Amino acid sequence: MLNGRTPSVKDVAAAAGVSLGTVSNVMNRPEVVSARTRERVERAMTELGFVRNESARQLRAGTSRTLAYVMLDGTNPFFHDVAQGIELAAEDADLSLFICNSNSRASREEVHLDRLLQQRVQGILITPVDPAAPHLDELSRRGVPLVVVDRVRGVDNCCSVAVDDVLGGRIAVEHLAEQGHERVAFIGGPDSLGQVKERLQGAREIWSSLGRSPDDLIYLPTDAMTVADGRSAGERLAGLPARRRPTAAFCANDLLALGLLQQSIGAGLRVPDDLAIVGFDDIEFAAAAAVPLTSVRQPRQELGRAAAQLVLDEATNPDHKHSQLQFTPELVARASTVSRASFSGAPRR
Amino acid sequence: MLNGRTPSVKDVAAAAGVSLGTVSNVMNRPEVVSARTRERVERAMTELGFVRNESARQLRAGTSRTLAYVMLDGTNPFFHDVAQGIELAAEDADLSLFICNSNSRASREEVHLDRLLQQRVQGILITPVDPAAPHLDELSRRGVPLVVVDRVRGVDNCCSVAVDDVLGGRIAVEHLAEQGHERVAFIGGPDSLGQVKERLQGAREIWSSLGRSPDDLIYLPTDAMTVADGRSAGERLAGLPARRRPTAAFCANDLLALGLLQQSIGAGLRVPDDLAIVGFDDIEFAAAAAVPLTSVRQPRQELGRAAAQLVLDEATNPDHKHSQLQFTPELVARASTVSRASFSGAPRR
DNA sequence: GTCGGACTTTGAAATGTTTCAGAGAACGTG
DNA sequence: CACGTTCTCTGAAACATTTCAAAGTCCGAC
Repeated sequence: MLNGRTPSVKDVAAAAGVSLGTVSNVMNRPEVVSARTRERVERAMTELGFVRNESARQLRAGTSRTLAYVMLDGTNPFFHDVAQGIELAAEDADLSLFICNSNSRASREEVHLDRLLQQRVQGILITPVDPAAPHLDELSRRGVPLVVVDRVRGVDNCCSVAVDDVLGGRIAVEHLAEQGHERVAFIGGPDSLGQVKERLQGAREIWSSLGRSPDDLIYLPTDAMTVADGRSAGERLAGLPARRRPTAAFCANDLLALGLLQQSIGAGLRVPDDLAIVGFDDIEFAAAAAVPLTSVRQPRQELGRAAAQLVLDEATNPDHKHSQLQFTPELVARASTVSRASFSGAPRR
Repeated sequence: MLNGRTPSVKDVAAAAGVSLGTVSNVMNRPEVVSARTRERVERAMTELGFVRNESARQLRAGTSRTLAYVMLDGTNPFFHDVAQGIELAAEDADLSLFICNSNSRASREEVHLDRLLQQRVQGILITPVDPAAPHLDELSRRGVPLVVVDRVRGVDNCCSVAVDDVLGGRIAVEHLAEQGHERVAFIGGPDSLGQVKERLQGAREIWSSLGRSPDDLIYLPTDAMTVADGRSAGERLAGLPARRRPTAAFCANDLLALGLLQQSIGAGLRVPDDLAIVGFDDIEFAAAAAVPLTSVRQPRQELGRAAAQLVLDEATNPDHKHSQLQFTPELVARASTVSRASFSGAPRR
């Protein structure tokens, strides 16, 4: 009867001697069907190896069971931690998570979004290449629940979850100042990135409020935020005349910091004695570096989890209000800024 | 007419003054429709903001446009590189990639597979928790194209793509022997893992073929393959009596090696002079470590790409033959085994 | 004019679910 | 025994697309 096809509800119904509707009820509202028939239907299902066709389900029911996250950069573990947080929340809500990666290319991002629209996913979480991109407005206009993660949009026509980057910049530089550094580099770029801009702004604010001269906070721009960029920033740092050379660097993310760390040690500098380094994000590998990295910690999983909850609220709650969640970053001091001698106690985690 | 609904083919047809079938043709076989109507239909589509409903398409057409990868451990960048390779191949074939993460838990793996079955994905790539698990056979029996990545199944009822782990173990230990080490540790576990078993086997083979005593190749088992396990292995290493203490360690993956490296440096050892370290996988962070890590390189992206091609072949080619692809690993020597003095030339890549 | 062929377009069937109004059955109550 | 309730189950409609046989239309050739 089946001749090779994968069995459908109809086949199960026939095998169990009941109607289509009953089989559907067994799957969706088991409480309305009597124990005896339910059992019969269930036996038929396993005997036939029935697997519900999700496309048909979705088509009829009009609602999909998946969320999607479009991440910005698959090579940065930070985003995987965020994804992990989203996945946990999705699991709780019994949804699947579709993970895409735009690799910082706007065109890939658009392709992914288009496909997700076609799939009619329940909601989209995204760390966009450009938070101001018009295709994001397009999504809101279409009514797709949308949450921007780790960025903020100028407009407030969608939810967002981020960290207070200005504050992050402040605490990083404040920490360096406390350690007695009088000349500090800020490494990051391109400065079109909101995050870079804000972290730098925070750094400048605290620096001047401590009465230091702006000339002693040196901005070393990078093309991107990868390990390689960190390494090349290190070379530029080493090339500065000794008088101008900073004794500490604040990197806009951990990848940069790790690259800088590697380059510096390779060049024979002692970290933190010759050069202290602070990163941002506190990814797993920050603590695992040979000189464990001081970093500004973002609650990575929490970010993802909160974003997922917002998107679910927008998807299910008819009087959802857009909100812009902001988490507070936290300094995690480790050996890359605090020399062994003066180190008191274990690093905070 | 639309009153809020998202527009369907029917609406487009009405707006363009043509029939349903014609709109479908415009999307699927544009060559059969005249330029004039095609243009009219296309204009109607953009005006209405039409987005094709993938569920309905799939239901009717019977074929999905997505591949899936179930990765083993989201915290290991290795798997993300594999995923990246798969994604590239999928992109070429104009397919989407669904990424799932089992986090080394068999139960999560089963949940994911079940969902993917429901979605009727075109094919599944997986790095399984247990390559012998019966639910994998189940998939083959159902006729879902399946490729096992970075593992091999005992049975050859599906394709697999992996690296010659025995050879990997040989070249790692051969390299250490060449550097003059006479007592070497192998760190990895649990040894129920095929990979651990084979890498250790390779290590032992070459060691004895060099005429060394088995007693001088010390197996330090770990519970898992994380950075933390590497660190604790370092502590155990340091605890050995000086006579028995190895001068070099071969770790079954880079995460272990990184943990060991960190612990060793923290304990005041010089790497490679007091302890040389070789990892496995050659993840991005291996090269970026403060003491760049010598590692056995797997062609990570290639692995993914090849796996994707196999699964596509199985999905589309009626006389597909299962094959077990095996790549050849390659040693990348860096500073963690070759001290600066004796280092000649740039590291091979 | 009419015929044949090439090119376009149409309309209905089919895909595998869910939903829902209503049909039956079973049962206690008056 | 008629009636209302409660509990199960049924069958048809609906979802948005693709497919395909068949119907139209156009055009040049005879």
